[in-house]
Amino acid sequence: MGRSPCCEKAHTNKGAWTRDEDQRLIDYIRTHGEGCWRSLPKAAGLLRCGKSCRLRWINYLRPDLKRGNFTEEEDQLIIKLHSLLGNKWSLIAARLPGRTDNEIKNYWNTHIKRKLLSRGIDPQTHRPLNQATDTDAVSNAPTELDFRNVPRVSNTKSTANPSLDFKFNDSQIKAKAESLEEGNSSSSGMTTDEEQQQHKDKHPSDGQELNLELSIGISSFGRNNNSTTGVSTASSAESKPRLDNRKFHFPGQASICLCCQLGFQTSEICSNCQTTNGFNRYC
DNA sequence: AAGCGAGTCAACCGCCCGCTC
DNA sequence: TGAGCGGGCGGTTGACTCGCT
Repeated sequence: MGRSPCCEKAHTNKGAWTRDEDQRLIDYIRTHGEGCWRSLPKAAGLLRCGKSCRLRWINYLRPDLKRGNFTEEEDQLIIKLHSLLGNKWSLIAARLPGRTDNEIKNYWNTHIKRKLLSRGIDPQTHRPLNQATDTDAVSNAPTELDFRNVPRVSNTKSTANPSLDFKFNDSQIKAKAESLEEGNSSSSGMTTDEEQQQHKDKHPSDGQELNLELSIGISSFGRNNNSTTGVSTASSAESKPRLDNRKFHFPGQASICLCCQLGFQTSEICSNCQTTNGFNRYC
């Protein structure tokens, strides 16, 4: 059918972003919110491709980003999630507030891969290297969700855990949507930390257990305004679990800090709200 | 001080999917 | 029903930094 290019490449800048471009993008999104990325560059006076603007915003300028080194806890979480999800960086990022898929992907490729290899673990299969050729290894990995229930058109380029191509089944999505509707933060209405602590209390020997109740969007952040339950996102997840909790500010909607919305803040003053770029936080 | 290789990460590319008309 | 569009994702690239020789 042929597609028009996402932008007029002849008149767009490439490469590193300048401070002026950053500021223009920030100013525009601050005023208008995220929206039509294709038209954004022109409206914001940027000679950039819409996709490039989106990437720059998501990966670098977003105010809720957590900069700095990954903690050991984050390391472990990434490893666990990767063992279950494979190279689904966006899904993994959805469980690490303030981290982007790109950041996690880079971190995986530069740090964790080597770390696992040095421990004699195959980073793709998460099995000892001498067993890494066992193709059944991954499909036997424990999961809380039965990803195999509903087949999904797999991304053929995704090589990590092909057997883990997955999709949430309807009941899982509905359950998540309902929980979001009730608590609108975490499934139980308490913070994730509290949930994890409670889980630890209940299952003290359950350190390996991973709560894979992946966040399926945030109701007030979702693309579809006519839902307050997150079902809009979940409904799209009926075919693919796009966990788009990165959308956090839309015109005409209440602006809410993502981490606070998720209950990830650890104190009264949310650390994510302490911006380093002078950007106005949402809570 | 200079050269070189390895490591890091921002940015780009191409493909895919959902939605709309 | 299917073409087209917009947005998102994973893989890859290349510029930059750092440490070693």
